[in-house]
Amino acid sequence: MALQFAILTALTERQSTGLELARRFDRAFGYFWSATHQQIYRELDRLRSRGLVVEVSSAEPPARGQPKRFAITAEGTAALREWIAQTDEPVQLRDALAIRVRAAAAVGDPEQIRDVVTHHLEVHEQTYGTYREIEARDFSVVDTDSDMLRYLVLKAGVAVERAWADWCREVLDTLDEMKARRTATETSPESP
Amino acid sequence: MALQFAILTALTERQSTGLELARRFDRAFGYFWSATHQQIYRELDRLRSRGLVVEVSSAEPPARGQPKRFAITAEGTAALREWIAQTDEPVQLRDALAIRVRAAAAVGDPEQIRDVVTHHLEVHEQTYGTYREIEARDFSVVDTDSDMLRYLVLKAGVAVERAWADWCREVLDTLDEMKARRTATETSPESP
DNA sequence: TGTAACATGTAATCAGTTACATGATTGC
DNA sequence: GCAATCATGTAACTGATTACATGTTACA
Repeated sequence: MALQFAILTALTERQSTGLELARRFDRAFGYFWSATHQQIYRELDRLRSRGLVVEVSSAEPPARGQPKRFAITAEGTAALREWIAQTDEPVQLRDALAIRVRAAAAVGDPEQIRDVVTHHLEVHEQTYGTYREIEARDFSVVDTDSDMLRYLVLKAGVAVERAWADWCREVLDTLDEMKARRTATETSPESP
Repeated sequence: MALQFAILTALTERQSTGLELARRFDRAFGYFWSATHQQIYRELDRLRSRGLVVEVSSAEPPARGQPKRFAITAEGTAALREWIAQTDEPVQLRDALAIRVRAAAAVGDPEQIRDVVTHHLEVHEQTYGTYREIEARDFSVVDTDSDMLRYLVLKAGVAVERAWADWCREVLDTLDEMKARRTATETSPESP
């Protein structure tokens, strides 16, 4: 649903080929939407058939293997403006790591989740660091409205990554605590 | 991919009918996974055909309109244990609200997002409040390992809702600031 | 007897993922 | 000529959503 408008937004900022869009979705756009090149090509084709984007390549016939450059049309901008003002419901959180933690609670085997939580912590810290670098490089000066809004989007990514990293750390600390308690009970089993 | 294990976890905690599961996914399980009853019935059917759950209803023939109660089997518990220990990659953030903000930046029409951001703020504050109530009611005493882990899962929900609510507020504050600046420029257009 | 609430299920559709296919350009 | 890279595209599959269908139970 939202991918088409993510593409229209990206094309508003700069006209691009499909692969360039895919790369932009792997970088800057990645902190709020991700998409593979297959999805993007399919979506670009749909958007073109609806007249919301046009191919702006030179007069040569479009061929496979040759880059096709797309730009947003007036109709595309109108559709994007209309969509922006619509209200929707926040998507429900859906996170497999939380299921693993709850499942570990249910089957009583906490240590099994240590590796996956550690891995998630690393990834979130890494992504957090990347966003911080982008912040320092691109948003040390923020004066226009547009800059402020784009900075806010980055800040959402920063906050989410920070929250998950902190949570992973809390899980690992809790696992340590539980392990220490088990060891204590084993060495001195004369508990009440 | 993870829904089947969410169901196995729910059935480990308590055997349930399909509709009971759907209701549990709307409440407690909802803070890390959501699923409709259609999804759950289909998944239960698959799990049963793989021998990971069994129907525990009385000897009567299973009929439409009659509740079917399911329980996890030993094979189901083994499959769940195996899955818990697997590592995976964190899912990419995918949030339409962030696209709306970035799109508003691109087309230069910030006020258009005020309503949708206000609505998201309300929903996130509401959900945050609900989680806090669950916290006070069910986790005022946390002593077993299982309790600690289940509490951690709730805390993830609390942290995410808090982060999004704070972010929505920051967006609204920024919109106010931008609006005030525009008004100032209009009344005194002799800017540098 | 009708209607609301409970309960299970089917079908169609859509978005996203994965694997693979095809062609153009560049540099060795 | 061939390997690497850039670039566009097709096909199959899976998970999630939406709309609809069907039957049971309680009760006014």
